[in-house]
Amino acid sequence: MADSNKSGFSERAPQPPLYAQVRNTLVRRLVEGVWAEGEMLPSEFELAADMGVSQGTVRKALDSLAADNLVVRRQGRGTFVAEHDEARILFQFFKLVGDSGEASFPESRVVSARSCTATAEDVKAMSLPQGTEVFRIHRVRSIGGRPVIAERIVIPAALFPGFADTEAPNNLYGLYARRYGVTVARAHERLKAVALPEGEALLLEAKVGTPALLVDRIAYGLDGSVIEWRVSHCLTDDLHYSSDLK
Amino acid sequence: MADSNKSGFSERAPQPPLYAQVRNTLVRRLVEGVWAEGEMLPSEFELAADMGVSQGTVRKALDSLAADNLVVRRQGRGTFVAEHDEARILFQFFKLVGDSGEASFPESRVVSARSCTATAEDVKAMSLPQGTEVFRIHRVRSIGGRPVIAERIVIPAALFPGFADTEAPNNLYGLYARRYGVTVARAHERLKAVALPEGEALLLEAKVGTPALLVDRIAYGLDGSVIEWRVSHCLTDDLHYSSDLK
DNA sequence: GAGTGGTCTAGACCACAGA
DNA sequence: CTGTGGTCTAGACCACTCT
Repeated sequence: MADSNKSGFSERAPQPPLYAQVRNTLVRRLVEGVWAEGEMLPSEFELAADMGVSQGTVRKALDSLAADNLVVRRQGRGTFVAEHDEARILFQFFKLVGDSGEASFPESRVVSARSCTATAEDVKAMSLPQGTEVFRIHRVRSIGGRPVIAERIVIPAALFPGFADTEAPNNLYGLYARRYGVTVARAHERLKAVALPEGEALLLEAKVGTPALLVDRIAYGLDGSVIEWRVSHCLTDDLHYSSDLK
Repeated sequence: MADSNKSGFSERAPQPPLYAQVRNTLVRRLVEGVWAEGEMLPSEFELAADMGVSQGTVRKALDSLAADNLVVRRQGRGTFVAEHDEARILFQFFKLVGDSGEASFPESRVVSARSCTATAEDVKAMSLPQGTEVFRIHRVRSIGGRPVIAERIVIPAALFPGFADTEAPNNLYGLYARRYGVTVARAHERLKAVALPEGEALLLEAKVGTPALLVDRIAYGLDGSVIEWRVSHCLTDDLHYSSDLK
């Protein structure tokens, strides 16, 4: 964050504003795991002194991190690394809610989980190098005892060493974060209406061809790398996907 | 924006921060149409002097308005009232994009448009008083000549006097804003996969029962009032609904 | 009471747009 | 050249939390 654009004559690359550089520095430290999940960051003044900028500039950087849900600020307490608890995941990444209004985290049952080589499809969807090792998980999620979501999940094995030996929990993103230091920061979903294919029909105890909501999600890490590919088929009789536009 | 919490003894209602009050004042002026769409607002210093606060406080309010797409800030030019042109609507409120990636605004054909009394369904969905007059528009939207979206739109007649005589354009929200001073600020959508009903099947030249994406949207104005209810059935063979989570 | 983030102010300088 | 928003700083005071 020291000096910068002095030079002698014309220079290109006007460089990003200070607060953006501070933000990037902080993101880098978050990625490196300098602070654990839920841990308090140094105060604004400490960070400012540390990086040789004013407290106001650090504040702007922290505000932007808070806006992206990477940290949580609590007045009178401090600034904390965001936690991937169920409540947060539910709010941030789980957009299927009951028609009556209330959201409920569905229970999960793993159908299969195995390690294998990425298919051509995986490579394309996740922008992986050919021949990458991946884990592939199939599971069924139920709400109120009724199976309504069939998920097919693919994750790069390199990011999750020994994942096969793990008992997959309900909240996968929490596991990614706590056990592997891999933080899902954002995701992109593509939705379609499709006829339920045979495999999913079996899992969901529904008829082949039933209209189902297909949710195709790519999840990205703090540094923008692809962490997970997840394709879900959902029966939306008593559910809907909730989306806010503004 | 003057004095406030002096009192003599204990008072409740800690009142919102100054910048929020400034924001509200500005929103109110926007609703009242003090500045036309696309018009430049007074400079930060003028507004600050006007309201008796510092320029930094006005800035924070304007930044928040810009974050909500209510104004557009252009360095060296000024701050302008957001325009509801096709590009903005496309980006902000139209989430259906071609599978190949490119978004394209579909052409529209109005099937019917008539004035009538709100049904029980309308009343419930839009929180209207019983017996409210509404306009009901049905239209079909096509991409590349192929009909893919059947829309059923309901708007309160009170907000749109003489709407029936109007030729409904492709970009309805632009018309709402320009002709009636009604600005759609945000919307909430509920998505489901359903079997295509008979009426929509006819309009979309598809078989009854084909899986279709049902999009149920409520659009809200600057002041939070309900402006429109729109239910769309979409054929998602070559389209998908794009959603960003973070 | 001490330490934290939240608000508000004031002023300096920069980058950009337009006359 | 002037006026605009964008960045950065510095300091004051408030509200909240915990000890």
